[in-house]
Amino acid sequence: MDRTAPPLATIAAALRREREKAGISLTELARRAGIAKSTLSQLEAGSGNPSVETLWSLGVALGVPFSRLVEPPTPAVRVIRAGAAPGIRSEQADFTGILLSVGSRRARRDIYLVELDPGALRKAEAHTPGSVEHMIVARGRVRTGPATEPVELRPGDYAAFPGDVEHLYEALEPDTLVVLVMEHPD
Amino acid sequence: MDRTAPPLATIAAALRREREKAGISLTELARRAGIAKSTLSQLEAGSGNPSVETLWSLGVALGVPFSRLVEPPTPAVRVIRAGAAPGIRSEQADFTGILLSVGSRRARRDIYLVELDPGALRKAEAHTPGSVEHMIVARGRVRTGPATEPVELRPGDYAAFPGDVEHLYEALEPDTLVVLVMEHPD
DNA sequence: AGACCGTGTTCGTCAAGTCGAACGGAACGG
DNA sequence: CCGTTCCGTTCGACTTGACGAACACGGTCT
Repeated sequence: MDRTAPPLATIAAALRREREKAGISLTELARRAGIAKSTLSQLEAGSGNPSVETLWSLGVALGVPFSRLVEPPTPAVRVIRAGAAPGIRSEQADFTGILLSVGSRRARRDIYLVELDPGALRKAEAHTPGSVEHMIVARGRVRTGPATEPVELRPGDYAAFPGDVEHLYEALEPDTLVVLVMEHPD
Repeated sequence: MDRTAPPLATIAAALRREREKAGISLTELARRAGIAKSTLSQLEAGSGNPSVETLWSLGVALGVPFSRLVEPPTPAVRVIRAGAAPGIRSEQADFTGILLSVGSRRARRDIYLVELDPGALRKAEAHTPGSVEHMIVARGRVRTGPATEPVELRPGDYAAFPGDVEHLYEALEPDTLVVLVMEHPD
């Protein structure tokens, strides 16, 4: 977050942006938020400095978290862009680990913890088009991937594969544990 | 973030909390923020509804992100133990696993695989405001979480905690392997 | 034309937030 | 004991944000 920037202009921009994104008029938003439309007009014009109560009710009416209205649309501070390829080591913030996959703002990533046992071959139908699955093996061994070309993974191994085609999970050892991140497009 | 709660009392509490945490007096904070100490006194007393400018300058003077003053204190660490499967099992697409965390279209989630060894206590500075870290232990044992209240995790355990405060990773066993999902806000 | 909707703007008025000063307490030292 | 220096609170005066009405503009239907 910006430490110095006066949020006056930011708020004005954010309000207009979020409102148009929601596709409602200034009048309508003012009505929903329970504030005078004149007030809202001045705020969007930048001649503001609203009270917290006022801004809060606007946030509620817009259905956006409060902070989205006061913080600038995060400037990309992340420096790891270039090497988005798997297996790149990140030096960011004295943290060293293997960057397996860089997420996108457009996607939704849900985190699952899955226990598998041998014999239970799981065939999954195609999910939403554009969805991607990421699997990291914690314990045991699994055979997974698209039905056409499965791969075998051991602890610590990582695999990403399209989720919009038929794919499978199969444990090769008892008590196999995997972390599965499901990525859905917007 | 709370969708309904009027942040009046929250702000009062947050101000006092952060100020005492910084170890400065009300008078001193008012001076640094460039506001009248009477104003600050009233705010901490709960009889407030400050303008954004006022609250912002307080945030700057305190050296805390703005959102920390309006949002209820981050619910510390959320831990899901290996055995104790919590509520949500996903039925989606004939896939049954434990849904640890649901992603948002607003956030970006990067996936890391991290190997740790004992002795290497890693202290991470605060990242982008609003960032959240998700950790699942694959092998070994780790102590992690906010620096103020770390938790100990065993294989299969899951923990989510704010990444915008100082936090730590410490392996308690050799050859510890964890999956780390870093979530950045928009 | 006219009479409606809707949009977002600019006014004057009133309430409320902010300010500075004065206040009561507590701790310290001459 | 009294002066000093902090602490945080309460008071009145001033500034300012929020309100509602009136305003100008742009469609659309009669």
